Amino acid sequence: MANTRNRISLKDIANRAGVSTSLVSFVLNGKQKQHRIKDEVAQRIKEIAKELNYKPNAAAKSLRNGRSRTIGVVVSDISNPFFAHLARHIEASAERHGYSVHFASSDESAQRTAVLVDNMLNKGVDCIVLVPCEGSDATVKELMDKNIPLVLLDRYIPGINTNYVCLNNRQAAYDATCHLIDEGFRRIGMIAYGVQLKHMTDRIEGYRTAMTDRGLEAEISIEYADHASMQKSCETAIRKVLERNTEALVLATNTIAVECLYIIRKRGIIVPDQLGIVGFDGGNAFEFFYSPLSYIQQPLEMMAQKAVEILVEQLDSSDSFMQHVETEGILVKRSSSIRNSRK
Amino acid sequence: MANTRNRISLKDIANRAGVSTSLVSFVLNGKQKQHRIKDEVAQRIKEIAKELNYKPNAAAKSLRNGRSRTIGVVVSDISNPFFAHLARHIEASAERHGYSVHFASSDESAQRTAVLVDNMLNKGVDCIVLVPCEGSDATVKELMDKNIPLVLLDRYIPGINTNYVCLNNRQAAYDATCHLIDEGFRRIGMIAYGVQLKHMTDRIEGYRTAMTDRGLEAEISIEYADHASMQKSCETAIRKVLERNTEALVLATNTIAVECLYIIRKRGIIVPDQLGIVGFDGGNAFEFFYSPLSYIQQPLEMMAQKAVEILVEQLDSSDSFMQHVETEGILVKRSSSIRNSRK
DNA sequence: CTGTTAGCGCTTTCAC
DNA sequence: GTGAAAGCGCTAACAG
Repeated sequence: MANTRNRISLKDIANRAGVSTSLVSFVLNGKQKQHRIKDEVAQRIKEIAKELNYKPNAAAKSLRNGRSRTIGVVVSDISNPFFAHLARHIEASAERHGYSVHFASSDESAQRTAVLVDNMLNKGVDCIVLVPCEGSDATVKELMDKNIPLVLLDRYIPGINTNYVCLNNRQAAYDATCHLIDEGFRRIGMIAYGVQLKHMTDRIEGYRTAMTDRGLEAEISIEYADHASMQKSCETAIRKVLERNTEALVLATNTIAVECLYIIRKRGIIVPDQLGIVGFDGGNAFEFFYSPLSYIQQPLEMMAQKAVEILVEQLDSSDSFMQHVETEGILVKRSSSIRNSRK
Repeated sequence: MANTRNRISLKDIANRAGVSTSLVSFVLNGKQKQHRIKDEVAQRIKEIAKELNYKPNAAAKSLRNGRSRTIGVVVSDISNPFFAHLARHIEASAERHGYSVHFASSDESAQRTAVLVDNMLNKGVDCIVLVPCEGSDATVKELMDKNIPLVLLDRYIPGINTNYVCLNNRQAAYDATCHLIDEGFRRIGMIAYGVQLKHMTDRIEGYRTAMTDRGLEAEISIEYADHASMQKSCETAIRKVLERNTEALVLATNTIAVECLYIIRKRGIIVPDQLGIVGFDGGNAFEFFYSPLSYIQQPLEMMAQKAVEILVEQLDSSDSFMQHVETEGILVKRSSSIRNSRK
């Protein structure tokens, strides 16, 4: 049914107050000082506005101002706990700045990303938080060409100079790997996504560097999971890992970890004695796995805050320089990486 | 920095085509037939629009039409997997209908709910999907008074005749309880939220009815968790449960279940031999608990679809009658409810 | 100090 | 078949 809203408009207030709409607009936008409007009049306008429960029409404001105070957020999958939590923090942070948020999930598809971003722009978002996927370089460039404030989250694109907020993934993976080495593991492998996304290549590099630094270069071995066929690719990866007598694994994302945990449990592999593990991001699944997982924890709240702040700053001031934020992960030690014999 | 968009407008197309904006508007909205516009002209307009990559300005449309093709969704907490998954399905379903979605999290606060709904209306959403919390009756009524299409999700409010989509919670809890009884448990308790929300009271009632039907009325015992202090309230609940020598538990939500699983594990309680369990909603935590949890699975995708469909229908046709959808849960049997001795 | 007015981009009535 | 024009609610330049 049609939306018959009898909303109060500026005009209604102006009529009631016996002034023009401009005065009302000025007062309600806090510009009474710079327009030297009589306190008495301003007061009356405010009272009437409150009394009538005036709520500005966002569409009209948006049309007129070319700004909607809305942030578009495109993540891989809002139902993935990692992104769900990020989303929650983005929502909170945006709210604090007077912005509201549009979410959408790209499913790691560049084409979908392009469509979603386009939709959001047409809906009039002022800026975009984007978790870029493989192949979405063009979309990012387009956004930059159009001068839409943008911050990449979780990953960035090396060749393109945008704002971004992400984990210091090299360090995180380095720490995770060193931790395993410190715990006495030697044949340490990694299961990662076979994609050219920066967060992934950095995690791989961090792992490699750690192994090399510790003289375990010969033991480096990386298997790749495939987003489109998680179960199959992880099963293959784990099989190879076992054939190689790998002693421990760095699992490069929470999705990979969860998938692998199922397989590890099914196969009756004993963690950590037979296979040490460090994962990323945490979550209930990690906690309840029979040998609770050690993992790299990302400061999600801070990352969300930073992303929103960058955008808001950029929207408010015109002298926008690119900001690159790298947050540090925290290694949370549970039992999956600590051999019982060493306890 | 200011958003310098050089977007193509109807006028640009009209100029290029040498026609008026009205014709362009008609053609681009598929009304060329009813306005008997020359095919040739229509064709040219369409081509130019495509060539110029015309994208209508949503704010202008919204202002003019009073409709934004946007759905507002207020859930308890988008970072809760249950709502995150619902959100994902709502997003997908809305997209299929040409709508986009605004999410927000109420934290089960009636006041926040009121504010969020208000914000959304001011942002111009056409309709609302609401997971109502305790005390948000007034907000719901207001929405109805304003004639905003509304569907309550997950829970409904008994005294108020709105659209709603939720699980047949009585049946679900009934099934869960009967399953435990069938497995030989007798002293079966429940841990629920101490709130007057329909999904909760129904689950409690389903449990009660099952116990009564099976002649176990004397064994009925319900403990209450408190949303604001989950750990403490669940610890108290579990303590009481143990004191009472309860043999099995129906845990009324996934949040309650996760919290209780931590406590159960910490206390070294043996599931299912010492304590049988059935939960709600599933999730990775349930799967990885040392004795994987049996649970009632909700058809989230269908629920999301239904909610969106109801709204879209209601938005399109003016003859709107209330729709009440109750979906059936599925009892997924794992090991937490099946005594080893009976295996 | 305050009011008038134009116009953001779009739809739609009415006139030709 | 097509175009002119009003107006959705708001802002801001300009005039007084």
